[in-house]
Amino acid sequence: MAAKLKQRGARDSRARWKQNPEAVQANILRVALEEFAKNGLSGARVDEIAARTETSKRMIYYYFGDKEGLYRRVLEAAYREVRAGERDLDLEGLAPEDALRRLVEFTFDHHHRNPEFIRLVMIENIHHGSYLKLSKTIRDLNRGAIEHLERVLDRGRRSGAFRPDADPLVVHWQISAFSFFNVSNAATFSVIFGDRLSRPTGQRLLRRWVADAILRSVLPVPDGARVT
Amino acid sequence: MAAKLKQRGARDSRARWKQNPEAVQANILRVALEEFAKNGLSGARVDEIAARTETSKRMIYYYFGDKEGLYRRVLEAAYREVRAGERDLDLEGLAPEDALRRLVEFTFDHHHRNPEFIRLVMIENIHHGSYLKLSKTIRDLNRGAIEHLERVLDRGRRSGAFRPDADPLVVHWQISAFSFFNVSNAATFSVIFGDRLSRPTGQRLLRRWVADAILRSVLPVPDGARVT
Amino acid sequence: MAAKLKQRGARDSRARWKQNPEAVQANILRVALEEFAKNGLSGARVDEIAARTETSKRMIYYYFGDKEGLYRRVLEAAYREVRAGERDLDLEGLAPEDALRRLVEFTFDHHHRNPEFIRLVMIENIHHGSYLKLSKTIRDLNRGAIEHLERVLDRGRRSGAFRPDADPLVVHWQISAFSFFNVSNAATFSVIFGDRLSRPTGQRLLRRWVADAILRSVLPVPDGARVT
Amino acid sequence: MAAKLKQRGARDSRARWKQNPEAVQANILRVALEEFAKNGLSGARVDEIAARTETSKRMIYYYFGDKEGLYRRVLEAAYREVRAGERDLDLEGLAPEDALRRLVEFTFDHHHRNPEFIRLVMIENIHHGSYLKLSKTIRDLNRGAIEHLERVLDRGRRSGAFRPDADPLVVHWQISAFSFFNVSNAATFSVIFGDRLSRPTGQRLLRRWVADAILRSVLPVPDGARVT
DNA sequence: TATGAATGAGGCTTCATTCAT
DNA sequence: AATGAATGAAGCCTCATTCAT
Repeated sequence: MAAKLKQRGARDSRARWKQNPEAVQANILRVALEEFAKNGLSGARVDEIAARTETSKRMIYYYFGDKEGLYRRVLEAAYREVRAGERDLDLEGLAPEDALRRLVEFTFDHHHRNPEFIRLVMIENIHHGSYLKLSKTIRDLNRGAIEHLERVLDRGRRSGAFRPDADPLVVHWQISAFSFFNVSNAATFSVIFGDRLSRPTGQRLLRRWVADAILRSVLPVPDGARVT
Repeated sequence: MAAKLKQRGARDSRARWKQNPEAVQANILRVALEEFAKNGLSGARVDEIAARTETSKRMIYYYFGDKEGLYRRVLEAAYREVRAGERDLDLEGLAPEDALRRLVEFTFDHHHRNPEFIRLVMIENIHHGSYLKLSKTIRDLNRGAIEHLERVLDRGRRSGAFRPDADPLVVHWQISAFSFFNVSNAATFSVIFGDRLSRPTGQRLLRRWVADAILRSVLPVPDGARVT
Repeated sequence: MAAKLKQRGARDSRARWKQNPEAVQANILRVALEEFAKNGLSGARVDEIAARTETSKRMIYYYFGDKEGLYRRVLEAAYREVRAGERDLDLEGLAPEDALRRLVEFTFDHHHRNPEFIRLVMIENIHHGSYLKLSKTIRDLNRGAIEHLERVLDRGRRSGAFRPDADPLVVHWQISAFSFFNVSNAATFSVIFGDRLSRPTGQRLLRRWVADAILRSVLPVPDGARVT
Repeated sequence: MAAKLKQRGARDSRARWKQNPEAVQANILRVALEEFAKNGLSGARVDEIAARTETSKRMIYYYFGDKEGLYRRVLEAAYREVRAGERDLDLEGLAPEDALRRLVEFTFDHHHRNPEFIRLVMIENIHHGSYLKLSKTIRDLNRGAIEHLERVLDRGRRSGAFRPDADPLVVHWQISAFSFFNVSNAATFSVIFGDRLSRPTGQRLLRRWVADAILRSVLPVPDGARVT
């Protein structure tokens, strides 16, 4: 009898989750993101995810099928959320140079603030992007990112501020490389070379340097320059 | 009968390895590198490594203690081998600009040729560099890499070819970021944006662009420039 | 066909156990007690325990965590059961001498009837009592044993039947020493001195002698005695 | 070359052991005694024994055949050494009561000083004395112990100091039980009842009490006594 | 007599997943 | 929609012992 009451009590305390499939799934996805980001796909433990959830292990299988299904959904959710954070960046009103600098700095900061997303992408690369391939949604989400940049570069090319062969895909690649590496390889870089660049001062220096480097790289080639 | 011959054959073919600790260890390390690079630390299977080896699972534990011990030794060996490949790069005879360009292109190519090493470093970053921390050898190996660059930059600063505040650690960071990201994120980048930059033509374009970008970033600031 | 029947039979016979956690745990504990008592902690085999169980090896880990966890629970269960057998010993209505004799004889018989418990305690002593230390339950269970004895001795001291310095802890120690050794060292003692004391006649002799010895040891010191 | 010298150096430093079979065996036996006493038969590790030895694992197998053979030899050596320590106890010149008290106190102290021997006997009892059975030497060694006691009791019986039915085997059993239990069960007893009896004061109290109890148990039955 | 290298068998434990209710 | 109990397969690691020199 006491046991029964106790059970009821437990059920009641979790009542807000029950009968609310979306909240349950969101809860699982949040916990799973942390676990996958921390330990990778094979390193993450379904038991651990379940334990840190407000619900039970059975529900993970109920909603996501299996561990890989959960991982895919986590990946999708992470990309979606990250892209959502990029929307309200108004570049249209700025001069091309300022717009590009702002985009670089934004990306640099954004990646810095989202290490779990970075780790998830690292993990996905370890798996040769095979789970990303399965999701058309994600591909579409990201291609949009190029369009913003393309418009900025286009304005700059036409005004003569940027070199005519500035390639949006390459410039995006550059911005990503700097911003991503800054987070993804911080651990090994610090171990080998010390944490000077990881500390706040170093990060500010790097952010400035990175923005300058990318801007310089799209400037027109000066007459008679050795470096193109 | 056939069985007996086969056994003899097996024994003979193994004879080369027996009583030759260094060869046995090297054999294990080579196979383990492939497995760890492919599947990560938790994803790799000791049984699989053993199976692809000329020796037995037991010997892995005999020489390396446990899976993590093996991983550490693989990591060490990989760093050692990679750095060994960087030795004979003679930069002293070149003009600073040419030397820097050569260093960038070399690093870019080198990382491109060593995807397993890149993957190992990615994996190590997933593990927060905790195994790298344990190895003083590796730290020392890598710090040497900065010195080469420092000498090149120093010559350029004195000749006026490079800006006075060119920081070897930052420049190394830039070179690494581009060269590393080019390999580490090729999978997800291709899935999202297509493989244009991954194909040979794209890689040549990128290589050129990357070298230019880094050179431009260390040039002196032109008079009255908006971009520093 | 026969195989199929057998399988069905096995499935049915297991049905009783399924979904009945307490029965499953009790079943495991009983088998494990036998194995640990027989072979010690390191000598016992989890596979062997599982095989002799109505359930699977996996369930051992499900309920007990690991081999040591199982051992601890076995130890606890054994102490609990042994102490439970001591409850209904009514000593209050007897004269102090009779009560003490009865307690001694009861303990002697009790240990004799519970060789597995004795062996478990021997094993625990080999491990320096380190698992016993972890269980507050067991400590509390046993301390109660002293109180029974204390009341008996107290009555005897006040009536003059027992010497004033009769110490319950020491007397308990004496009773335990005889009763325990009788079981724990039966094997080596028999090998060296023959099994005269192990056979029923010998055991009856010993039981009588032991009770007398302990009673004599608490009698008041006679006037002018050389032996205190 | 350097390696070779190093090897030679190592060989030289151990030279005193080499070519001296008896010293090598004694060294192994001493280490093995510690390991078996500490961890039991299945708990002891051949590797660990070898590592703590001045020689190599191969020598253990060379001299003792296998782990069980080593255990048997350790057991034999332990019994032999313990009995050797009992020789020079001159009881003949003392009054029977004094002689018996001295024997009890000696045994009590002796066991107290030889916990490793006690632990070995505990372990052997866990194994049902099966290894002891194999050694005629040990049986003979121990039976001698009874003869000493028999002579003392005999003198007491004839002088009227001891009761006529005092049985040497039973008295020996009593002495052993107290002295053995005092060491063998110290761990669990302390955990449950505190270490009062284990500390020096407690041990002195116990030693006195034990000797008195055994002496009292062999005294003649007083006229009209309720306790025989 | 001695040793570092080698090993097959078997030990303990963990995993993702499914069942019974 | 939900849960505690249950599981087969496979994982990592250790053991006593033997081999090659």
